[in-house]
Amino acid sequence: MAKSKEDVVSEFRVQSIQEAAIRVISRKGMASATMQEIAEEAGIAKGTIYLYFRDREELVEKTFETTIGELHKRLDVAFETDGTFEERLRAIITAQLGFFNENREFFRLYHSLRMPEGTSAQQRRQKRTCQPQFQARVDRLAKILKQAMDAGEVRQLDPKRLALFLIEGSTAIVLERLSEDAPPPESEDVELIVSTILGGIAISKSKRSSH
Amino acid sequence: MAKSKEDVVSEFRVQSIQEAAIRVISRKGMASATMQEIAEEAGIAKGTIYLYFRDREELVEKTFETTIGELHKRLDVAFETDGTFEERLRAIITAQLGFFNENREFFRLYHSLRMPEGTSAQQRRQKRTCQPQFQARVDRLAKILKQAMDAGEVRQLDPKRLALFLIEGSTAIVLERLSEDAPPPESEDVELIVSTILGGIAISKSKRSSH
DNA sequence: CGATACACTGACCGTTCGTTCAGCGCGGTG
DNA sequence: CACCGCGCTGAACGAACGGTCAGTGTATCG
Repeated sequence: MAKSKEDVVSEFRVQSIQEAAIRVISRKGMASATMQEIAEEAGIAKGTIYLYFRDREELVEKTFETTIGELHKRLDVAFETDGTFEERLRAIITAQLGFFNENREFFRLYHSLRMPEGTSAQQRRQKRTCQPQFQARVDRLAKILKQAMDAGEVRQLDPKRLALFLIEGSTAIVLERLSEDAPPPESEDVELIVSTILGGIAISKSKRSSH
Repeated sequence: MAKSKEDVVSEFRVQSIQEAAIRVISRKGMASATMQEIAEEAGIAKGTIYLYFRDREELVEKTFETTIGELHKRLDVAFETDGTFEERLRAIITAQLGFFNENREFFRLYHSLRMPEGTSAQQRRQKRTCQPQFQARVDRLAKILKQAMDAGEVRQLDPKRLALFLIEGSTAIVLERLSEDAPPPESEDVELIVSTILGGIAISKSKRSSH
């Protein structure tokens, strides 16, 4: 059965509410984004939101999952590119920078959900739904790193720590890019990250000396 | 003039309120930490807090500045150690890991203030007081990196981006350590970070091949 | 065209939280 | 001992917010 007219309208509403939520959270921050303002941003009444989402928590949660799903789709492609470890790493970093560049307003929501808030019951709920998304990202990168270690392409180090270091380090650069009026081309920052993580920043003594 | 008795009592109150604030924020998160609970944690009445802090914002702000001051004191020492760039870098990373290890509960507050919240007026106020603290840390590290670049010890890269990458990457590892029951010794993680940033993770082809 | 269904509205409710302030108890003073 | 000053208290207040629901407007159908 094709989508009925109601479904189309409903999907449109859900989508525009989620987009409004992302914009408001981006402006005011997670804690100060009110249902009233999200409704105004979406051009509807507050009550209408509750026809599509049970409560505020569900709105935030679903919005997060919908958008982070986009990131994961891109990463899927990057993870499955054949080629050297370096090429795959470059593809992964490029996917991340590209995603946040096109979804700059989502960044605030993403950042807020890193550490759960509220009563311990709420914290547990948030952990169940949002943390797995972060974990999945870290674990997949860690797996790639582990493979490269076993293949002798990369030094033996704790893969999880390395993945965290890389992801959060990149995130910091994304954040810097977002705050700049005229950031350098994306590829330049990708190169900085990839070359730093692969080769380090030190100039080896043999190269440094005139010899 | 020596400290009067009143001053001593007053300082004690201020300090214990700030410590209570850090503990409650650590448990509940910034947005859900109430004045009531902070007062209970400090063993005083809610109204008493207002004898020492104008309002909630000032409490948070002063608490942040007092504690981050501790970190900066340690970094001062690390920045001024003589020796090679590698030694100074190691001292800086060690100082950061050590600080957050001894102030684990402060981490939540630190993280929350990275991105300002609330109305644009509140955001401007937070930016004026908290962001300079982050900026200062980034800029100082960037300066060290620049020096090393000019000295030919380090490749020419954007120092600010490198500093951000390094600081946030380390922060991710701090966060991981805080969530672990039995984290590895601090020195191990310091080594991971320093060796990765200096030499990278790749095993160079000449070393890898049997040749 | 009148009846029915239903998405939508926004005033309203209960709750929570920051902030205030009248009053309390206690240590010091004459 | 009576009085006073003052640090402290916590009930009370108002603002703000999430969530509700009786009512309204409109599209659809007989």
